[in-house]
Amino acid sequence: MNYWLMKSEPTTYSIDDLIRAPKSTDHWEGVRNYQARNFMRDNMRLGDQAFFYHSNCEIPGIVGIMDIVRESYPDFTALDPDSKYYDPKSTPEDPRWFMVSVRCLEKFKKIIPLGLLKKYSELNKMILLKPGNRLSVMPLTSQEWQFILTLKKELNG
DNA sequence: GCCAACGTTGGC
DNA sequence: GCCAACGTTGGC
Repeated sequence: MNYWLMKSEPTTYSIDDLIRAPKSTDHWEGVRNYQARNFMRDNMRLGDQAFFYHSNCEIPGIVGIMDIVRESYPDFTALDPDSKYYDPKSTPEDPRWFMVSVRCLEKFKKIIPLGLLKKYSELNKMILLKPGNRLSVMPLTSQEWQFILTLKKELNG
């Protein structure tokens, strides 16, 4: 199994939005970065787990856990001229952008703030913590994943 | 293919 | 709101 971290701005789409969706399941739309796309398209597999990360907000951090319930398929918002994610260079015959479907497995009682993640040398190789990093979909090692789960237990009891 | 200008991300 | 770090665009 692979482990991931996926960012979303809560004002755009929060973990509560995902929980409100039918079966707490939704498509992950709007990724418009090639590296992030390639991770989703080429490496994300059914059953992989991912942290839901809230970015660009008052307290950025990890807010819950998802799993991948559908592997990559074309991001239809890229084909919709009315979507803010519209990309005229993407066509049905040759889709440029891809999405996966995710399901919320757990929402943490307390967020794991970015500022806390930064305090542990065990995590200092995480892409998330690299200076200047802006990647919105990134892999985690199983060690990083497990370490963050123990942090979560300490925080949430 | 180079690179300056511009747009975006996202922490603070 | 500021700004650093990137990614993309487009002229040449």
